[in-house]
Amino acid sequence: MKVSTKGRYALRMMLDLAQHYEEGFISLKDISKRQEISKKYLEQIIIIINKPDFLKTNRGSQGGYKLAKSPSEYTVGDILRLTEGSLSPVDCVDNPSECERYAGCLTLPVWKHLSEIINDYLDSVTLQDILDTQQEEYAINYVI
Amino acid sequence: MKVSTKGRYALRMMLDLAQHYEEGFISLKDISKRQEISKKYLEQIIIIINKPDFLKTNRGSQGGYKLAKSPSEYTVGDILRLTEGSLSPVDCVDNPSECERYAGCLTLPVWKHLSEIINDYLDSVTLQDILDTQQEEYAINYVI
DNA sequence: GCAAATTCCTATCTGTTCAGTAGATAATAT
DNA sequence: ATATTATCTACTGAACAGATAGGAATTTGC
Repeated sequence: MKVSTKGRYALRMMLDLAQHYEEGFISLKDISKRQEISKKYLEQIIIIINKPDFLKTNRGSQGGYKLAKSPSEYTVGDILRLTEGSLSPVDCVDNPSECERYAGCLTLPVWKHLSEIINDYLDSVTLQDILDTQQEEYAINYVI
Repeated sequence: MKVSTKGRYALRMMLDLAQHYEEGFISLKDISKRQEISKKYLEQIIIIINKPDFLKTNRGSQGGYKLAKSPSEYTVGDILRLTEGSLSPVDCVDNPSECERYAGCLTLPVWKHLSEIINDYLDSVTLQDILDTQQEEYAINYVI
C-alpha cells in the first residue's frame, strides 16, 4: 500500500513547475537541484507525465518544461494515476470479471469503497491547493 | 498502492473463520479448500495474524484455528495493519523526522490526510459488517 | 501406545518490480 | 558552431512477491 518514488517524485516535479509557473521553461537540471533528486531518474519519470495536455516542452538551450494549464487544473489524482497506473487497492476493482470469485466475493465491496475514497480525496486536491496551504495548513495537519 | 496477497488472503481467512465461528476449531485444510488458496501459503500468512488476542489455536487431530473474539470486534484495519505493516501511503507519515525535507515538505499534509482517510475507513468496517452486507450491499455498491 | 491429523518451523526458488546509473542522439537558442 | 537541453535505449543490483517443499512437534481418537 505504498506510493512509489515515481509517483512521489512526479508530484514534487509538478509542484516545482507550479511554483515557477511564471518563469517560462524550467530545466530538469534546476528541478533536480531544488528537489535533490537525480536528474537522470527525473528524466525517466517525466516521460510518463509528459502528455500534450499536461506539459509543454522545449529542447535545446534555455529549454525545459512548463505546465500546459494553470496549477488549479491538475489534481493529485491525475498525476498519480499516470505514474502509478491505477490507485485502486486491488486489481479486481478495475476488472472484476477477471476474477472467477467476484460474483460472491465478500471483500470486493470493501475494496471498491476504499478505492472510491482514495480517488475522491486525491481528485479533490489540486496543485494550487497545495501551494496555498504552505506552512499554515501544514501546521494544522501536523497537530492532528 | 496495492494490497498484497498476504493482506487479501488474511482477510479472507478471517472472514472464513467468522463464517464458521460456531463450529469450533477450523483447519487450514478446510479454509484452503473453500477459499481455493494453497494451504502451504496460508500457513505462512496465518502465522502473522496468530496473536493470542486474535486467534485461538489447537494442534493435532481435530485441531485448527478459531477467532478469539466475536466477528464484530475485528476491523479490516486491524487485520491489514498486521499483514501489511502500515497502511500509510508513504513511510514519512509514520516517521517524519527520518526525512530531512519534512520540515517544509509541501506534500506531507496530503499524504497525512490520505493516510487518515484510509485508516479511518478500514477501522470502521468489522468482519461482522462484511458478513451482514452479503449479497444485498454488494449489489448496491456494484451499481455505484 | 500407535496412527492419523494438524500446526509449526526453516529453507529455497522464480519472476518481477524498485530505484537508479550510463551513454549516446536529436533539437534549439545564442 | 557551440553549449545546452530534452529524448531514447540499455543495463544493473537489490529487494520483494508469491509461492513450494520437507520435516518436526503436538494432539486426538482408537
